[in-house]
Amino acid sequence: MQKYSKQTRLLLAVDCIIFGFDGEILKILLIKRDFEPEKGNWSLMGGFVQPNESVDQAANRVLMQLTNLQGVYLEQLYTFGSTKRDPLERTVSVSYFALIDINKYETQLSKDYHADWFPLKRVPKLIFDQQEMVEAAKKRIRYKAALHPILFELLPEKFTLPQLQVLYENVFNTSMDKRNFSKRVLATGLLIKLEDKDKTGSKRGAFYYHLNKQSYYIKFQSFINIIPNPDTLLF
Amino acid sequence: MQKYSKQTRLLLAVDCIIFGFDGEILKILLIKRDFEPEKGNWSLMGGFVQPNESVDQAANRVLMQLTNLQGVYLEQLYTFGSTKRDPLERTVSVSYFALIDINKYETQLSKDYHADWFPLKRVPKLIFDQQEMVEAAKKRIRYKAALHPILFELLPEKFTLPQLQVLYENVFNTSMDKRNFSKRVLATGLLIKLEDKDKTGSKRGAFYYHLNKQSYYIKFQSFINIIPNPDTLLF
DNA sequence: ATTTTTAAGTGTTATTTTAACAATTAAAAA
DNA sequence: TTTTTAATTGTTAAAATAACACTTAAAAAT
Repeated sequence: MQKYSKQTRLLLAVDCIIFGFDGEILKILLIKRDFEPEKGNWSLMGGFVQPNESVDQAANRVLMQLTNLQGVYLEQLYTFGSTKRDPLERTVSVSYFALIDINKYETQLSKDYHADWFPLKRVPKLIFDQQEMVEAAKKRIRYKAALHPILFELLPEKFTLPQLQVLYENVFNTSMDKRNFSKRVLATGLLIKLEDKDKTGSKRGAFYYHLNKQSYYIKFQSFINIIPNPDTLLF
Repeated sequence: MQKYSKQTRLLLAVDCIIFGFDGEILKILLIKRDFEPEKGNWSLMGGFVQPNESVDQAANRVLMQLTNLQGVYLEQLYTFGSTKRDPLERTVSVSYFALIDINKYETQLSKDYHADWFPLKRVPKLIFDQQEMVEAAKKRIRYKAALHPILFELLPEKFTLPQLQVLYENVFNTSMDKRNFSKRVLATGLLIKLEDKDKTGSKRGAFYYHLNKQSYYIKFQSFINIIPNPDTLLF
């Protein structure tokens, strides 16, 4: 089925930067590459785009292979297309980033893929130009999270305000005033307070909240101001 | 040079959404496609990625072919990868958007490529999924312009505040108070007032300004608030 | 039983930012 | 000299933001 007969065809890959939050710090999921070149080295989860699937489907497939999770937040990040990025053969890669609830991730899968979670500040050396991909993903997640409520995708169904604040502080590498933070967050109208508490973090316990899915979908595209001074923090 | 021997290779293309501003409205530059399929129909300027060039280089090449302009603002937009987007053969396309000073565009080139400028509100039917690309570009340019001073790329070296305001009003499809607009714009510190005036628009004439390149590069990544209520306007 | 400890939860205020609003002026044309 | 037209400029009320500290719930320690 080659109709544009004089054109050269290339390999096309997808790579996923998979973020998770363990309650303390933001991490990404890496695997040990199981084929040459760079076999045995740390790598993003990726794969080649197949003839019968869209690029988005390829990203979803690859994400699914490693996490076995449905309905994960997955967004196209950037297409990396320099000629020498894969030394073996010219390959263009479309990168995606995913935000998953780390609690839903089954540890068994890590064994199958020799995968592991790495704190963003201690990412090992990665193959090819994947370091650049991770940097782009970090930048994008900040950018997006400054404007849209995507970070909830990293939390379990039920979460507390202190947990949410730690997440924001982590992503923006800053510390925030808890009074102002709670006002901003609650002012979005995205949260519903539950009656039970999380007692693991303190004696008093912190009330659980969950997302108001309705408001979430409606307001997702609106700019949400949870971050103070976003311009000073973003770059 | 096929080393990942079992993988399928695909055609990879780039497509450029080229924006220009004529002082009144925002336009995009389209060409009449000169090969099959869809020969003779309106299309974005595009081309296949060649083996010896990066994807970015391909986009630049294609942009250069049509505009003969150097140093144009060009940014990767999104990669379109559905399986059936090109009916003749599976082709993934990386879209880019460019912002050019329409005055620098030589009309002669339009003849060579049977190209023409179309107001954004009167874009003709486009081939394949290019309508989607244009929509994505419109969305992105708004998003980006709400936060970063990219719209200056559409203006000539010297421009007046009323011209700039018309451009912003056009991009955001709104009208703004000129007192507040000028305050916001001048508060960015990006503009330098010149001594001469543009007399074409009014009897009194409006002072020319030009970009302070230093501040521009420094502040480019900062959030710039020129748009009032960006959240209500963006989507 | 009482006290201590620890993190959760909550309000006020000064400052800054934003948005709404109209009169004056420069310069050509009449 | 007057008229016309668009450019230029400032004030103020309202809203948003950022800075700041005490009270409370509940377990742990005494």
